Amino acid sequence: MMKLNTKRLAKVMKALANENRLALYLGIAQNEESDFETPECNCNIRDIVKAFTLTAPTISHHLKELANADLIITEKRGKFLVARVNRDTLAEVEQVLALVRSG
Amino acid sequence: MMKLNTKRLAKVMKALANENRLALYLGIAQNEESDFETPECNCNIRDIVKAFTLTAPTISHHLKELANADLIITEKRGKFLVARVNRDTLAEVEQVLALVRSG
DNA sequence: AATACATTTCGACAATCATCGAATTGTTAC
DNA sequence: GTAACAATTCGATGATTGTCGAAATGTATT
Repeated sequence: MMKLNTKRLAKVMKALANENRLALYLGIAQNEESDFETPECNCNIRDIVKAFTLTAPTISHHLKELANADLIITEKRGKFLVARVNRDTLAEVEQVLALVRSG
Repeated sequence: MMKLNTKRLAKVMKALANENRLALYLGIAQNEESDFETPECNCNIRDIVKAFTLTAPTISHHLKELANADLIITEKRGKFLVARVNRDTLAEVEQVLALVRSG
C-alpha cells in the first residue's frame, strides 16, 4: 500500500472539499457496479447525474478532479461513462486518519 | 456520535484541503498534549509554527479554520495558544469513509 | 449519412482563498 | 509602566475554483 505524503493527502481532501463533488463521489460509491466487466451494468454516470442540478460540463469537470485524485476510476463504455470508487485510495486515507486519532 | 451530513463533511474536507493547513493539523496531532490540564505542557502553537515559513496572520487564519470545522480545539493559556485534535470529528470522518469503502 | 444523445473542451466570470504587511490587542517580565 | 513577545484583526492582492453557455467530439441508431 502506498504511503500518503502530505501533499498527496491534501490533493485527495481538496477533491472532496466541494459539496457537489463530494455528493457525486458518494453517489458513485452507492451506485457503483463492483466490476467493470459486468455487462448489464446500469451504473453509468448519467443515472447519478440526473439527480443533480449541475450542468454537464460541470459534472465532467468534477469527475475529472475525482479521477485525478485517484478517488474514482472511470471507463468509457460506448456512449456512457462508468465509474467506481478506488478503494485503495480510500484505505490510504483511512490509514492516515487512524494514525492521527491514535496519537 | 453525531452523523455527518454531506455539507458538514465537505466543510471538514475543505479545512484539510490546503497543504499548509493540513501539515499544521498533522503537526498538532503529533505534538499535542493529551490533556489541557497538564501544566507542564510544552505544546503551544508557537512550537509547531516555528517549523513553518508562513507568517503569524496566516497561521492564525488557518487555525481558526481548523477550529471552525471542529477538527481542533484551541485554548488560550496566558500568552500562548494550545491546541489538540478533536477526536470525535476524526472518528466521524473515519466512519463515513469506512461506510463508503464497504459499499 | 443524418439524427440524436453523452460527454468533453473551451473561454468566461464571479466567488472564494491563501497569503501578506501593518496596525492592534492582550499578556508577561522587568 | 514600559518593553518584549504572542496572537489577532484588518484591508489588500494575486491565484484558484465552481459554474456556465456554446461549440466540438464521439458513439449509436435508423
